[in-house]
Amino acid sequence: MTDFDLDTFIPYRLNRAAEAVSQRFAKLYRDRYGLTRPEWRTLAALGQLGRITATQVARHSAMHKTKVSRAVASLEERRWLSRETDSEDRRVEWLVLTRQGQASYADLSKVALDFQAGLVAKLGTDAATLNRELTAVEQAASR
Amino acid sequence: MTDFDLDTFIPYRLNRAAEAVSQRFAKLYRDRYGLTRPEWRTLAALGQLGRITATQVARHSAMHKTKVSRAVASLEERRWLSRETDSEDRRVEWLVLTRQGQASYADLSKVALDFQAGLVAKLGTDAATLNRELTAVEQAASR
DNA sequence: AGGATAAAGTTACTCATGTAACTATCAAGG
DNA sequence: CCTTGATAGTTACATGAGTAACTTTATCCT
Repeated sequence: MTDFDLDTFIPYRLNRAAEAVSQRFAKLYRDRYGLTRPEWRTLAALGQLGRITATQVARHSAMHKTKVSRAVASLEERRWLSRETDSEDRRVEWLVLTRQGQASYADLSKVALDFQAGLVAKLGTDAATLNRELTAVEQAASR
Repeated sequence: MTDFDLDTFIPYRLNRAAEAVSQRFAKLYRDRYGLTRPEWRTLAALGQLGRITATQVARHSAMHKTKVSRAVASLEERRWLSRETDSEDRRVEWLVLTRQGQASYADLSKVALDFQAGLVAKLGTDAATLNRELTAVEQAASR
């Protein structure tokens, strides 16, 4: 046949690795706060970038806008974030973490740091190389 | 706060890269045959490993067993695969590609090879390094 | 000014997915 | 035997997700 090899096929390998790692980490924020993946990602984007819009969250995290919309609604219900309509463009809503949201983010970002440290330790190689490659992959995939 | 940085956080980066690449490639087999992702992965595992069970497909691809079960049912309906109950252990069903399934796999594996080649070309670096790192990540995540 | 176009965000509809329960079968131990 | 526990695989139920349509607001062009 062909010499196609699934074990070195990049989409396949990336997915497997991403799934394995994400599930491991997801367990931490799920057990701790009952967060879903889109909720954690939205929280992280907000904690990281502060005062951004839902559209920006979607762009930055590569999540679908409906996913973001629902995650934002759910975080608002928890009172972890609040919205402020932009005064100049009233289509736009700025999202900001509440004190409670900030506290949860601070806690989870520590958990994330520990997780990353543990992963890198087991990895042997450092994370910088991997991140460079992933950036290259993303750029290659988007043109 | 903390020095947590989302842009170098491995789960986040892996997911973004995996999504970007998978969506690109998914378009190819979707447009060509209307396959879903679990269906393609199951086909690929079978074409690659030949005569395996659903459980083995799940293990190899890291897909949930219900996903595999449904993908197998759907590929069977297309007559791309058939089942043979094991004669010694009648819980086990061996899966084999039909002639038609083999033909589709042969076609798609060419598409996959082209895709991979295009990706690697744009990537600059070669794929072997990336694959080594992904293997390391998977192992690190699973213990 | 006014009509067309576009962007931000939400929601209805439909399909995909995971959890848990289920069937069927097997292996081991008393 | 036959009961207990485990495995392969499927399915019912509830939740999650994407597509497309919609609302609201802004911009562009004439």
